[in-house]
Amino acid sequence: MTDRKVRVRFAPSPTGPLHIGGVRTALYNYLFAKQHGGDLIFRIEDTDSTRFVPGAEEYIIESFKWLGIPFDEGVGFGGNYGPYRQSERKDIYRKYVQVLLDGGKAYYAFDTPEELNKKREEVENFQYDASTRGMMRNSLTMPKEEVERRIAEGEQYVVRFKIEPGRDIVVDDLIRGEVKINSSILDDKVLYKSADQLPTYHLANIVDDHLMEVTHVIRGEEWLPSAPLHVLLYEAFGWADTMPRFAHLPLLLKPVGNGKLSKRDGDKLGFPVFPLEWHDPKSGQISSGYREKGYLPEAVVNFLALLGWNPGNDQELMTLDEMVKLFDLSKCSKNGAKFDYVKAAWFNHQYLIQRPDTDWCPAFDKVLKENGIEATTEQEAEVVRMMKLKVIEYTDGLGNKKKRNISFPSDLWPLTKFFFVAPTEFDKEGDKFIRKNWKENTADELQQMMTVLEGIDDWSVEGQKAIIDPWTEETGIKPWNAWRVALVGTGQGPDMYELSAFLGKEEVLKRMRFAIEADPSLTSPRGGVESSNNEKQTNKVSASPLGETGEGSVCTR
RNA sequence: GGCGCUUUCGUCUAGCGGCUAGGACACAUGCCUCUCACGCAUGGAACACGGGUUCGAUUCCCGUAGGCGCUACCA
Repeated sequence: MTDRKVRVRFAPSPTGPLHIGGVRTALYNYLFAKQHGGDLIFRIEDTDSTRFVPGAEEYIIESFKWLGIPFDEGVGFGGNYGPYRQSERKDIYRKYVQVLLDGGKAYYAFDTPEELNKKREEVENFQYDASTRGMMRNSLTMPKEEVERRIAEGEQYVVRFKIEPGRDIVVDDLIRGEVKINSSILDDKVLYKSADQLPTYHLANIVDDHLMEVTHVIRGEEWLPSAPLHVLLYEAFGWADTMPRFAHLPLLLKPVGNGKLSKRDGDKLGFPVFPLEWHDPKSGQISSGYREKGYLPEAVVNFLALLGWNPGNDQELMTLDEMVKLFDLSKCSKNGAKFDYVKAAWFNHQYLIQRPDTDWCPAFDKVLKENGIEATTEQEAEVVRMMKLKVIEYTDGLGNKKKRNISFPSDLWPLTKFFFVAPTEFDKEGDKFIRKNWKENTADELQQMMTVLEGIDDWSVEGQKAIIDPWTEETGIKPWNAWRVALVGTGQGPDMYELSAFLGKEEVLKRMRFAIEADPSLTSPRGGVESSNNEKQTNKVSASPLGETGEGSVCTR
């Protein structure tokens, strides 16, 4: 058993988009397989015909493609153990169901779902098992001829696994150690349904894992309770000696409150629970995806890997290849992990800032477009292009090799919009920087500064400096912070000379004029407290944009 | 209800009988500075509870409590 080639599988059912928890399960399977030079199989478990969702299979495949987790074989990847779609393996399952039937390990049952429901209502904690099967309508209680007659007449039936009570079954779990449960609490699970001629999960799973020579089953903790059943099935088939090793992963829990992570939590708290955006074919509902939200696949993979596993040291940032080397099932934690989407964003930040500037441009284009910055002429396009490069340089810290606090490309806009759009309002009440730096005489000082600026011909950083620096010394006016308010609208942005040189003389003067005219107090309580205007309503002024500098317009120079 | 798994800072976690219980995210403060950010420094913050075992328990065992899962002709 130990000398077999490692083979693991990820086997989702195509009932909808791939949950992020499923992604982690697949990732761990991948890491384990690669570390041991083994194969990762992609199998589709579509044995529940009623829950099939069109497009789900393609979605799952595309998700892993984006995430960069490759499969070695399976649906869409080829391989010698196919078909890999369970709905295409009906004949195989029927054959093995018969083996169990012939060996007396399973039996036919004719009880209808309605009858069973009724029974469950009548008898508290009713369970179809050794204690009750003698009272039900099945091949153990009927004469052989009747069973054959019913089947021949086309009556619907199921095949149930005959579980012998009173036996302790031990599952040796790679993460949890030995888990022992008594067979008496297990019910006679349905293995096969005549209605759609398909097996249930349990039978199909065991048969496939055996036939596909799977050596390790790494799956979510929700399967732990049925693991003993699976052990029993391997025994019933006589496959106990090649039974895979089991590892049951802890679940992903919702960030706040109790319970496991669900789609709802994502919608409510504003983070995706699916790798890709998903358009539900039935309801038409759209669920957000990590890709569309601006996450990098490496970041998602890295973050997910650490949710329930760690390399045993303090290292947090690592590539897939590094993880392959470091991964260890015995270092997986046993308890569920709350999904911390704030930290997910931090991981994205880490990977985002490593990307070269050229990678930023397409993302930036999208952000600009979303915010109405679109060039309509050749000339404008050239201007936008230049601005973009400048802004990217700025986000890089203007040569300081420092990176801005950007977790997603969309964060670029609030951080850099002032490059493209003049401020149209000043939130004095809510902005400490404005309150601190815009005083009663500020407008007057800026007015003075403007007259000096108007006389400058060389608008380069050096050119401005040569005039303004002496002027500040002479007058004692320190204009920078107020100047910043006028040009940016708040306490943000690069060095003022840099910014001013970039915006150009015309635009700078225009923005200053706008702020000065909006002034008396830059519009709020502080200037005239006694003139008890309604503070809450006057603190936020959006004076009409002066002529050309309308909101959203590209500033051309 | 039954069965199983689980329990270290707010969160993810390190720890595998003796530690000032470590790191990361988040938060706070300081430094830097014409602002923000970055960076650096500092700080607050945890062994669920009760019994054992032991010279000694965060660590091992048993309970209790909390959390999670399963309990379908779903996976």
